Amino acid sequence: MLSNSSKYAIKGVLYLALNSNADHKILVRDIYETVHVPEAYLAKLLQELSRHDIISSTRGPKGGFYLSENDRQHTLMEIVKVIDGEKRVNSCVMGIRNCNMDNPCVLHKLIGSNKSKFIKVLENTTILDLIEGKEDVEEFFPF
Amino acid sequence: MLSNSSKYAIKGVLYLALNSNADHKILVRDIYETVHVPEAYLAKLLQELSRHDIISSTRGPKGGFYLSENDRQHTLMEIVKVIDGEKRVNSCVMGIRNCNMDNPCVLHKLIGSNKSKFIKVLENTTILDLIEGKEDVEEFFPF
DNA sequence: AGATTAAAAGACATTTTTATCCTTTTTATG
DNA sequence: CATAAAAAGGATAAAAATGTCTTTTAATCT
Ligand code: FES
Ligand code: FES
Repeated sequence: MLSNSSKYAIKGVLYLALNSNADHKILVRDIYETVHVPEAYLAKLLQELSRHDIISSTRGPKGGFYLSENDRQHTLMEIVKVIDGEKRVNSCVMGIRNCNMDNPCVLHKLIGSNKSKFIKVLENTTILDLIEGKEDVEEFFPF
Repeated sequence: MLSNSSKYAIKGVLYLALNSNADHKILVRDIYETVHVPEAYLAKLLQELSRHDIISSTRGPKGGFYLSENDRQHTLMEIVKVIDGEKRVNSCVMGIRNCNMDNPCVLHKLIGSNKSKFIKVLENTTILDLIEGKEDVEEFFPF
């Protein structure tokens, strides 16, 4: 349903949400161990997100990645779509085509409804939603 | 969550459930088009399931794949486990490790419960459950 | 028994996903 | 303006998933 890359990306963004802001940018070098993602690979993912304006970054000395206040309003789905593309999340449990509510497959009644909920969560949950009131950073990054 | 291979396998088994029995075995050649799965690839998957006694097969003339009465009692999860292995279905949305209910990640509250339901459906639904009362074969195999 | 048929098994090919490395560009700052 | 720090980009590699093809084994029929 979600690729490893998407999970990695979400973890990276979550770390930024917890630890960065426009005045305190962060290097990939300082993230990757905590979130358990290979350094260069995480860099690639964050760059991709930055290019799509999901997160922010600046180059040069004192540069790094960070989340602006605005960035925190992005949903998990936006991250997933950038990394995995639209198709992956929407694909029907039975076919390879998109899940079609009008012409549901046999499994849709059993499983599709859960899947729809899953998708709705991704669509409705913002970065901010996830971190608010949370201080214990460790719980965010299980291995 | 489910690999294409697992989806393919489920579709193949479903076709067998609808069209075969111990006295009427079926060739992969006669399944793959309806089910929209490459012939050789489907053969491989069914062989794997047969080896694990999820479905039945006999070689030689008049041979083919089929479902015994007993085979129909197998659950979707058993199919998925043979094809994808245990890890894939259980993996945590955040980590790569298994979803751990005792030490849930931040997303578990939001998503994990849906996932658990999804898994329960796979575990509790047998082949027989899926086909009983269903005559319209086409609805089983969306593209 | 021998020929034929059909699945099992395994070798091979392609594609996608995941991961690393190295160079180039940008930019803050001394 | 030179330098150093950092993201961005490109090229490549390794691994896993997906898909195809050929050979082997075994059942059945004549
Ligand atoms: S149509 Fe198959 S899961 Fe929705
Ligand atoms: S612990 Fe992460 S989804 Fe359950």
